[in-house]
Amino acid sequence: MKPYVLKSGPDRPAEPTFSLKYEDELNAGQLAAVTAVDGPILVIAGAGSGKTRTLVYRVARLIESGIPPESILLLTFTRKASEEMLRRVGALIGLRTDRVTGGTFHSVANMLLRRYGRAIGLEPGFTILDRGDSEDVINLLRTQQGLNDKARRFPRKNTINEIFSKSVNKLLPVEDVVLGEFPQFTDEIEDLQKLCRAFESYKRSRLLVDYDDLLVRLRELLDTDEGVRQRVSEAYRYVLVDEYQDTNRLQAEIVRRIAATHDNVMVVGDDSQSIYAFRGATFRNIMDFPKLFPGTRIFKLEENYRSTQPILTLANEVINLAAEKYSKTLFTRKGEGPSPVLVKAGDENTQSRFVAQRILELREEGVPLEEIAVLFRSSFHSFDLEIELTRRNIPFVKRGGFKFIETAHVKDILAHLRVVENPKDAVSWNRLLMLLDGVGPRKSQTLIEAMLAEDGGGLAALKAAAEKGAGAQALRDLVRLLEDIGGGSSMTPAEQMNAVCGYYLPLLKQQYDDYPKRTKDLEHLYTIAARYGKLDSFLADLTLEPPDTSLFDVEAADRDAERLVLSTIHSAKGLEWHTVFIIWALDGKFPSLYSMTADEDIEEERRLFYVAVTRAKQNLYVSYPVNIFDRASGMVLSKPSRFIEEVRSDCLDTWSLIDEDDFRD
DNA sequence: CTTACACGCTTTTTT
DNA sequence: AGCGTGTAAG
Repeated sequence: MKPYVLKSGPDRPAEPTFSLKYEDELNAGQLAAVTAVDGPILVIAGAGSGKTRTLVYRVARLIESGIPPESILLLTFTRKASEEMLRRVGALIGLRTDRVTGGTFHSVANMLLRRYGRAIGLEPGFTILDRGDSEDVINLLRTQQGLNDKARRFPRKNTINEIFSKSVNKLLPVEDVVLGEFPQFTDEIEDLQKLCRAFESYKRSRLLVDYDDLLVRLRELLDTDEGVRQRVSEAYRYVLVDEYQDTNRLQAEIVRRIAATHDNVMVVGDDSQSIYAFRGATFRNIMDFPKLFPGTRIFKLEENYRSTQPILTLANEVINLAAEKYSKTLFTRKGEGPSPVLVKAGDENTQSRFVAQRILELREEGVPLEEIAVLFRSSFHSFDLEIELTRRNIPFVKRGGFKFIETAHVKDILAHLRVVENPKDAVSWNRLLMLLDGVGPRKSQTLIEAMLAEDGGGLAALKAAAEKGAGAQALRDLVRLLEDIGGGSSMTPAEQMNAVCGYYLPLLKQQYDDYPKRTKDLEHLYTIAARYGKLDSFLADLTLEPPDTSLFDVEAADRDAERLVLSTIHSAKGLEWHTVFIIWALDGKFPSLYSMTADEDIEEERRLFYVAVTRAKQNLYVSYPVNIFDRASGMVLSKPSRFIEEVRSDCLDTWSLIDEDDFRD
């Protein structure tokens, strides 16, 4: 008998069978967005309208349709968000989802650049700079160029960094950013441009990449190397982008290029929740999406499933007063509930006592602590409350604000590990050399230049300096450490870190009175290091996705599973709670005085307030302390936030706090 | 010429 | 608490 092979015919995939009843689980708008497979899609999703649900079901649907998980790319605002979504997809369809690529723009850029970066001359060993590192470089170059004459008012390093960053993210020349947003430095434009060029070449020659460079260089890669662009685009045939209102023009261009071969992109966002303009994001990305992707289908999600009518009424009032008219109106079928409450407190501590007391009452009423959140404009607004909560033994976690990764002692340790990974990393060299007795900026610079000239990561220059002169003994210790952990050593990241600690802890004790607390932080860092097999991924992950919990919070979490959430509004994005407190709703704090000069800044503050209000499901308390003296302006602040004052007064109940103590005699 | 240290000033939000 | 600045000491 002769075998005769039947070839497979034209693509005719087996009819997919869906285990999920999408029609029952989703409303009409959601279902349309989930089941539309190919082509560009824009979903305009109001607060609480099931945006995440839509993304989760769409990923599930794609996989159930037979699309390989590894060809799906899910871009989110934090990695936590993408992990959570993929976990939910897995739970829905009972399949593993770890082949889906999920993460932030920055982490995806990092991955692609390490894989393909050589095509644009970027070696895979590059180091990622965080904001502090970039500022260090700028400071160094500013000094080198003699730009810190006292006579002139040259911008500070963080301002310079901000100008450069805005220029990158908004795709504008430095000149335009200065003229538009920093007109007080118009006279310095030329020097800023010079500095900017120096900054770029400094980073390139030392294999340093900052947050912005990750995006810039990814776009550069996709632009210049057609082969790579084809491969990347073919690899990710289905792209989903969350929080599109908080992407910037550069990110939009990257999406455009990744989708170059197929246009299968779904972006989800809410123009009234755009709160990252300060870092170059623009809600106009949403409006412009259909121009970038002709043939876009638009779906709107306007039914809110989160909040009661009184909360939603307040939210709509707040956003209706915005200067820009937004594209949708939210409604809910949820019934009535308690009216939002405006609480006028005498001073800051009265406000804290109110919040703490009300939280204890709510817990008595059966609301679990983790269903309660206190939100604020700026991270330091919660300091007094934190003390009050600790006093009353109410466990809490704080999100947003300073990262423990940004503290000096953690950065010191990481500097040692980073030079092992990238010997050209001059920022880290400078940091660790400056720790030594007898080494200051001058000597550090000389040494680094000598080492870079050596070419090949040798320690010869360092060894020579360790022979004699100031700091010789300290340098000898350093050389020994680097020889132990560096080069061909087969140590794990945890072992390497352990060795660095052995060397560094004496220095730490010498420098800080509070060294016990700092030592604990390092133990925490060690437990993180222990999860990694390779040093480069440990270092990259730390800068791209810094843990936002300090050791204090970790302990609190262990002690008590149930804990209150304190969060900046920015870090509360996408989350919801049964009861929400918004504190410091005081004109001058929120909106902050800082933003009160430009209309567009006020508008962003308004959207921020809108985000805060729409986090609440059942109860909302907005409080402000009167009679606060603001040292920065020399003003006494006493008016509630304008976002509250402008709203119909029947949207809120007003409570006035009475102190029991005032009635005692 | 460098480094070390003390003092006053200012503090949004984040990948 | 951290940065920039001024001053004293190595």
